[in-house]
Amino acid sequence: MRKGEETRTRILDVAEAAVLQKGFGGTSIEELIAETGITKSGFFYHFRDKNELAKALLNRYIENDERIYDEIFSRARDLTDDPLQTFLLGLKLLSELLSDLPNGHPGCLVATVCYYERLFDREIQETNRNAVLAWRRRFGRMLRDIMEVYPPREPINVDQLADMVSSVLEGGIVLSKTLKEPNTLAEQVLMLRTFVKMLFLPVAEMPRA
Amino acid sequence: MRKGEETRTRILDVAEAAVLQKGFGGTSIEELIAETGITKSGFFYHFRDKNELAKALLNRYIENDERIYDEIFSRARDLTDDPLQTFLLGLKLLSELLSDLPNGHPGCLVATVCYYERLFDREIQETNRNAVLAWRRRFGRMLRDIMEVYPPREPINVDQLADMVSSVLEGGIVLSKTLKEPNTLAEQVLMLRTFVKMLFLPVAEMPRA
DNA sequence: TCCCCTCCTGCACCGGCGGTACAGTTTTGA
DNA sequence: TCAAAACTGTACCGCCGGTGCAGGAGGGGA
Repeated sequence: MRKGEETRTRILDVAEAAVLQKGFGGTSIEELIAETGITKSGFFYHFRDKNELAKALLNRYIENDERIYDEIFSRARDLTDDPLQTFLLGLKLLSELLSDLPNGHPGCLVATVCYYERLFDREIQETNRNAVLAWRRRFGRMLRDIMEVYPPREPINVDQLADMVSSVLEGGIVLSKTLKEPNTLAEQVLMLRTFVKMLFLPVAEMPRA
Repeated sequence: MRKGEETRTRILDVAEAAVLQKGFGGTSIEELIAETGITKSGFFYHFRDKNELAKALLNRYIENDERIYDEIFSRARDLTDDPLQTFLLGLKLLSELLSDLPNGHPGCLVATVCYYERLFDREIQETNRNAVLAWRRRFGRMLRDIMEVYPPREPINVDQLADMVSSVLEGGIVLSKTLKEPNTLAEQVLMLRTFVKMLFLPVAEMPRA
């Protein structure tokens, strides 16, 4: 039936916004049901407890996150065949997407879960871990493609460089939110882009990608 | 009087560890008093409410954080006069300090507060903001010293590069904690070091700092 | 048309927690 | 020794997460 899914989605929408602002512990089920206009019984019909809500929330967030990266880098691939240019263009597109967010990035659920770990079960922690590993694989794959064509100027570990993309994103979100400077995150992504460009592009030529 | 301060410190120690694992919302006052062996009345004698505990916790954390950076970079300055070498050495020392942490980095309170913002008052949010701005000023100062001697290979904004240090640290902590790979954070710092080195060091010479 | 299944509502209740209030007690340093 | 500091003990409040269960609306298939 349709109606159930719709309500479930509405709860998840409200919950996601609340959790990103106040953390899981700071978000009460009572406030969620108040905002969605559902009763407590209705809530517990959809989610057995808070842990299951968190699970659903995290899974949905990660799926959406992956979809966004897929879109961005496939758009980049449509525009160039060169793996380095694809990556640089992808970072550019990402930074544009981030700076277009009206109120800045709302926060990353992976980080929220990370700073709340002890109260969740192993399954949710594993989900979170796998999400970060998926980022590592995604960016690592692209970086390996680049390295087949462009020898890096300095010896680097691919996984560590791939992780740096995640680091700068996660850290940039924290900085942006804390400083209340929405643009900081986008700037950090461009800074990372400069790094990647410098690492792989020959000294002589410096075309804009 | 001494005794009061001692108890206060013990509460803060227990609270800091708990908050970094479970967030503010996930940490109950009852568990804190159980672990410190104090009564509820005793707790509220030291802190008016949870918000004041958070305030004290954050201020202490930030002070300690600043002290650590002061020590690291003053040690680096003792070993070399060159501003670039000082910075690179400082990052190296920092990464060593981080990889020596027995159970990995426990987490950053600034990030915790960032992901819990809405439940705190303006004062605590301002404190958090100022902490990040202090990082920006600290690293920015060092980078400006570098740029007076070494022209950067690519045009960069100093504040944004300074922020990148904070980004990589905050992001590295999230990755390290989520992946349960304590070493990831230290590796990320070294990765950043590679970036800074590449940005400022002339192409020809590549001495190890 | 009837009935079943999904999708809820309403209500009563529990225990934990943040917080208040306040009286009394021990500890400590001048 | 004495006052202030640093607590303890007790009783209480309201919110919240969570349980249990009975019942009802509404739509889709037989």
